[in-house]
Amino acid sequence: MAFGKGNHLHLIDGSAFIFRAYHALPPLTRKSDGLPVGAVAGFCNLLWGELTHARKEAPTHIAVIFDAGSKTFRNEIYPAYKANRPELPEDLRPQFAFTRAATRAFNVPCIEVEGYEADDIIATLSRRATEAGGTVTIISSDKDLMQLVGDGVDMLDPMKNKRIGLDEVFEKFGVAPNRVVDVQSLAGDSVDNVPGAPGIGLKTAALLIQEYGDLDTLLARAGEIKQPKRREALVENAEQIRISRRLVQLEANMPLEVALDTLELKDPEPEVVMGFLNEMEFRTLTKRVAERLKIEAPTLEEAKGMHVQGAHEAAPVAVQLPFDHGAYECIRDMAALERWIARIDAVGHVAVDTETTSLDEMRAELVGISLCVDAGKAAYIPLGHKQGGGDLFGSTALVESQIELEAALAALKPVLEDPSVLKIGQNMKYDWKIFARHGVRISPFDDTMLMSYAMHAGLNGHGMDALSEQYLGHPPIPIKSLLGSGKSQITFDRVAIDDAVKYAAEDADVTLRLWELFKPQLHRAQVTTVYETLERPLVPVLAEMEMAGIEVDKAVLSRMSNAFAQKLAQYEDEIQEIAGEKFNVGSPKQLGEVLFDRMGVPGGEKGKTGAYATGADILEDITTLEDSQPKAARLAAKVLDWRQISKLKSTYTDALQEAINPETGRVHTSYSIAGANTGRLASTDPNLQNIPVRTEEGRRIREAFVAPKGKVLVSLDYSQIELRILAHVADIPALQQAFRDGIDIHAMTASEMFNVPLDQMTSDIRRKAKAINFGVIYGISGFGLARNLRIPRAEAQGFIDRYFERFPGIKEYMAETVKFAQANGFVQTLFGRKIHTPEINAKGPGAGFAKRAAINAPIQGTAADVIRRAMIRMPAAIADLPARMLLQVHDELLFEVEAGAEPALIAAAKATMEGANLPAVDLKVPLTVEAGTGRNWAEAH
DNA sequence: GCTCTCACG
DNA sequence: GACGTACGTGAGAGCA
Repeated sequence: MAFGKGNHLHLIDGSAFIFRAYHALPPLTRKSDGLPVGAVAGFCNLLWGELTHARKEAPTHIAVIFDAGSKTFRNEIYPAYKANRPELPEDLRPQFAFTRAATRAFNVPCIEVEGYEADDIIATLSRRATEAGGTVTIISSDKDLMQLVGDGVDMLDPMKNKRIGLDEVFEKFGVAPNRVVDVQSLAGDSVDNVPGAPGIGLKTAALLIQEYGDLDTLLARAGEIKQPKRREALVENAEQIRISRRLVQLEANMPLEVALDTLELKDPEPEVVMGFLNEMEFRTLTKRVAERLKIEAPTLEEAKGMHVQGAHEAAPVAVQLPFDHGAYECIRDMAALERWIARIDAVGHVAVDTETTSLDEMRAELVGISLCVDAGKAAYIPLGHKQGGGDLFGSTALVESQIELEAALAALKPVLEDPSVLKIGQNMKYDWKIFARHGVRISPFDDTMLMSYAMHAGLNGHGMDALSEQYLGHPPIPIKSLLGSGKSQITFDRVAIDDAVKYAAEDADVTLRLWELFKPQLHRAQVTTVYETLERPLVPVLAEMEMAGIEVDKAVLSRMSNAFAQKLAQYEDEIQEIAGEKFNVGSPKQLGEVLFDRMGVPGGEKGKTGAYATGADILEDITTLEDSQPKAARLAAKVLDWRQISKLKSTYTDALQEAINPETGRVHTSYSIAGANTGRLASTDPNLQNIPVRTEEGRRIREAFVAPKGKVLVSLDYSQIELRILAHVADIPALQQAFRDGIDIHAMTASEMFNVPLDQMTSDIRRKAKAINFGVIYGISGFGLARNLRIPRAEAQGFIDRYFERFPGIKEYMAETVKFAQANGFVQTLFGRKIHTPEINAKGPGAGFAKRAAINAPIQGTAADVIRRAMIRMPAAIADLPARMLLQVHDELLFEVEAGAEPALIAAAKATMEGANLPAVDLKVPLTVEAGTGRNWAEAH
């Protein structure tokens, strides 16, 4: 059938896929011979994703388009075109041929034409397809293709899974797609070496085209332009601009002997695609494709016809079985449970997962346990399922034929605590706590979430659904499908047991399969030590801290809430009085309209949603307008006060009261180990790492965090740990010496930079130096420092230049770190933790973010590693003391200790913290810890 | 569910 | 000279 109406053609920009794959992945090589295959692997994954992605408009036709070589007809027009492209990485070039082979192996047509760019082919095919009455989606984010959008053609950014239509093109270029070429011709392109008009950027080009309609008109009337610079740029470079147009205009009429109907979407031939994937030795993808095609994956050995070396290799390589929910067992009696326990003992490992009534482990009730020993064979033990249905009062009757909870736990306890049986979990801290509340302490264990985190921090999330989808190609049953959502949501104990079996057993099955996949990868990624010393041992430590919780005095919070409520009401009256109208003070949108539209404050800036920005810094600027805008200045000041109190009330004094556990009378946070990419912990439900401290009023909230009677709180915090680490990694002798001498580091920096002797230091100079010291840790920029210090940008840049002059090692460190990230796709802490930086080689503003993050990550991450090591050693260090560790706030540990024992605790904990880097890493600066004690957190800190 | 704002290190 | 800018988090409120 001929291509025509109703047909939808996907054109994949193959070259972009290759580069994206190359930069996003670590440099993988084929195991048998070391051939670099990282980009091929990534390419195959992306292509497979495109072929299987469940999108609304599935294509009927598809092709992957490549560049044939570097020379095209454009080089004859302009020899310098694309001449400043960096050399291809050595390990990428040999992979090109394989990406073509991969495309064909997936049974997708693969098109390239000598002398033309992939973009021209895409333009030509798009034109033919739309002329034939069909529609086209171009899978690419390349701005050079945006000129093709419209009239049945759109684009899809595969990275962000975002459609690029008329609106997005307009957003990018400021003109409609049919004028994009005009804008590009004027603005030029430094990446492709398109000259354009000197001094004209995208913004100006868009303005000019908007005003004159199109490029020819603009060039003809260039003499009328008012701004002399622009006028000259256009008049004097008219020819260069016309050449630029020929470079950026895609050739939609090139000779191309491809009939559209030959691009029809076809299933891959199983033998062909399996043969290719096996040859490449892509195990995971082989399994995923096999599962999808409903065939058995051949083993690596069979496919390669390799010599079988021994009995172990002769066994099939973990053939990915399809997920079969019907095959899961429901364990209803002790005899069945005993059979499972015997099997676990024999194998030596088991994946375990618990089902409960709540995500809050301290309130959750155990409903069931799932187990998996072999992939595909999993079981669920229902223990606490209750009768569902129409009982208005919530029936508490247990469903029949469930093993009694205590009996099941008693039977499982020996296995779960058996040192020779490895328990495998996904986010084991959760299950660990559930079991601990029933007197079972799981040990030893592995955690697939933490394995993923150790290997891939910065690349993807580490939740089970994401991991299963990504690595097993299998989306697990969504919990929502069992529990519903919103008001009608039920708890797991009301789920029908038949449904629960499928869901719960699948979780254990997925976890086991992930573990089988990750275990060997951990070693290859060289993060086994990180996983075994920084991630896994933290689980029981954090679990104990979370279960301990911290006592919070509800009465104190309640009193504060009431006082705040009164203040807020008063502020609201005053604010509306000044404004002369009633409005919602808590609505930034309404506030912006009041200030900038009705009161006429100049300089309001609207964000992308069209609302005025009204952040604290902007309101503070308005408060200084006492002369020109006295009313607005008063209003802004009041709103700032209102905001502060409102924040304290809603986020802290109100929410914390709710967070007090009625059974323990304490607040139990939850730490996510794999939340922050740098290795930091994150505290949630509630977040106890952002309790106010910077303002006097806020700090009083800490008075509600108290020690029980007869005990006191002790806070120990690392002094300037990130700056010390910077001094070490960037190797700055002057800073190292200052830390060894124990002098004020910010004052010392100021003295060096501004040539002021230490004894004549002013607080203002010191403040500036402090801002610069922190700025360096964050990947400083003149703009950022200027904004932070509220000084002119040139002055800020001057400070930075002087800083780099005095401490040249810092600049070198920053450059080297960025270079390392660009070459490797990740950066590392002193303890070997890897933080991936997939955006580091992107073009556009994303790269700027990625660079600063890359500079910061080793510093922040090393500090995080240090305190993790201290925490892991802490239970042993204070085992003999009547004390326990309660909270961690990045560089601070908070303890509860019996009154009188605080000197002993401080001595032990301080020594543990100050020596936490040893023996793994010897620092050229000392780590020092400061201690405080008190009845509440405000006093102790 | 997204955006804005703001609390912490 | 264009671009957009400090790093890392979590939570509550408004709004569509």
